[in-house]
Amino acid sequence: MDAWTEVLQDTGMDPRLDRDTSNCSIARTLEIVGEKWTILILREVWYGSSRFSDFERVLGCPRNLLATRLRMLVEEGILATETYKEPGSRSRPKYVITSKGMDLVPAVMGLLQWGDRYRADPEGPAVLARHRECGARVDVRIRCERDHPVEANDIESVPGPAFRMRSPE
Amino acid sequence: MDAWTEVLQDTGMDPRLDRDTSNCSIARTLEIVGEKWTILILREVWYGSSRFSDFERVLGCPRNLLATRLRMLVEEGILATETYKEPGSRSRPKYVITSKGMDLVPAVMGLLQWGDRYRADPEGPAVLARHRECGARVDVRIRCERDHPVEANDIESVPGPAFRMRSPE
DNA sequence: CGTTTCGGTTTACTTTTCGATACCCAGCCC
DNA sequence: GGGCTGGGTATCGAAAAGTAAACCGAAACG
Repeated sequence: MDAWTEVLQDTGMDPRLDRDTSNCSIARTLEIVGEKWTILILREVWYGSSRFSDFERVLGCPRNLLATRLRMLVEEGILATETYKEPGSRSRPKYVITSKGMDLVPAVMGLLQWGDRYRADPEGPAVLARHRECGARVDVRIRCERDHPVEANDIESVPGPAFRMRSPE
Repeated sequence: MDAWTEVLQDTGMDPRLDRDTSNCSIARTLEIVGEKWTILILREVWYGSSRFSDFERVLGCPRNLLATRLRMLVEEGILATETYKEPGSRSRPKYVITSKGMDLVPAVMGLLQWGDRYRADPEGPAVLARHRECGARVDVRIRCERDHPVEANDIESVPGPAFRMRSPE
């Protein structure tokens, strides 16, 4: 009997299939970054873009969607607006990443790494991520709190403190 | 002058903004896992679901989309079909994850980790990921090839071998 | 004072994706 | 052969995304 089946064996419900899935950190993160263009906007921020016209030019995405996504990213605290002023121009807003936004890097690195491995251009990647101090390429890895390296196969999922069953209707 | 600006300084083009973005591993990965339900289907596979009816029941997603997503995940080699047979029923297909699918774990762990940090239920996570051998919780971290721990701030992006400028029209 | 530039908003239209439901088919049971 | 079950299709309306263009306000420029 695994950690799931010992939770609720008296009812006829299956803890895996009848659990309440509304409290899921993956789904909640996807509510924010799961829309089209959002992650690509963040990619461009990491690559150095900051202005509305930068994003429009490099992404080629519709202006109305770009405005909507930027507004949402600012509302969520992933980007913040500052003002910049070029000599001879008036001051305008620019978008900079916050620490909350930087914390999305591991997730997006994971997507990058998978794409590099399975869907790469024969020539290789168009952009490389390097450790600034030593110049070596970076990747994401899974570790446990005791710092053992962990393979994906060595992970088990168990019910957590907020585990709930779905209310039956 | 950084690694970008030294690439093409003679033309009037900006290597960050006028580069060819079609060869991007992030965008390519999102073409597969960026659609609605796809990542949630994989989540359920990791949590132990394998049948069509399992996914439908726990996700509550439309059947036609579920069928489309499963077919695509199998085509892409992220899931594979096997057959199972319960006594008294005919044999039916079930979906199991491949090693290519397991390699998406770091990316999805990154989403999970961010959600746990910034959008958590006050009680905590509904599901915990643990290292099977030692029982400690797992997380994703960025390392460089020389195994230094790397903060997101310590990453720099530089043009890679397949870097190209967008062809001007 | 008129023009240009940037960072948007608004409108209008087409296309794609989503969501809900009904329907279909194969095999097992009786 | 009639009903039940599991794994899908087919269909259709609604919502979201894509496309294109016009419009706007402020500030700098001439």
